[in-house]
Amino acid sequence: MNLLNDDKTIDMAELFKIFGDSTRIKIINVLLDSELCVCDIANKVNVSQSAVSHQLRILKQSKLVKYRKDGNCIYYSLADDHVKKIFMLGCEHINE
Amino acid sequence: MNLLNDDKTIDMAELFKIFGDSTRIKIINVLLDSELCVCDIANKVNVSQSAVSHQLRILKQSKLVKYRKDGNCIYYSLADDHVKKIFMLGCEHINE
DNA sequence: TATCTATATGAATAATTGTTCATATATAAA
DNA sequence: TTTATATATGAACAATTATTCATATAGATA
Repeated sequence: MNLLNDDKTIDMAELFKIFGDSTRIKIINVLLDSELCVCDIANKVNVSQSAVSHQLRILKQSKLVKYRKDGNCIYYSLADDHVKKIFMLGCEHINE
Repeated sequence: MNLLNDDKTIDMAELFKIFGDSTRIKIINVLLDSELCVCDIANKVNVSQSAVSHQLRILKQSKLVKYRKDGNCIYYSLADDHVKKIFMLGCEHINE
């Protein structure tokens, strides 16, 4: 069983790297239930607007979150069920 | 749903951080089937013995791999099924 | 005991990355 | 059109981290 060529190895590492930051984990956590706008996220995770925005960009670029505009606000949500699954599996692991 | 207090947030990030490196991903990949000794791992993943050893220490410390001694050699293997599951889920995700 | 092989590890270096601060952009409201 | 609010972004800095090189340790064999 050899599941990974060189490209996929890097893709895998990049994917998990995204999950490997406290701020991003917090953001994903608060997005588990419902979409939220940037300032709501910033308030909930207790991080500056700028820092949240930077991290959302990273999450967006790696397609872990999606967003929609509504007037002045931009609402972010998890991109798909896979993101939740990976999060949940990690959650299970640390609670063992 | 708020699954994470501050400690668990950090634990989650730390867990995924371990998966977030190409060398460690390669090591986990070659350990999917069977245990291997350090120099076999080094050969298979094409990284120096020293680098592999450093990474194995990190994997060991975070309890993602276990090991047993046999004479001169030390055989490493994945710690439990969770490690494989997380790896597989990541694999699924990047192959979407 | 002396030597060889397998593994571990400390220090140094280079590279990556997260936050802050200042500011830009864009939409809404007055 | 002017002002206020929400979001994005570039530069700078500090911190973290992966590799290399040299070397240490420990078990096996001669």
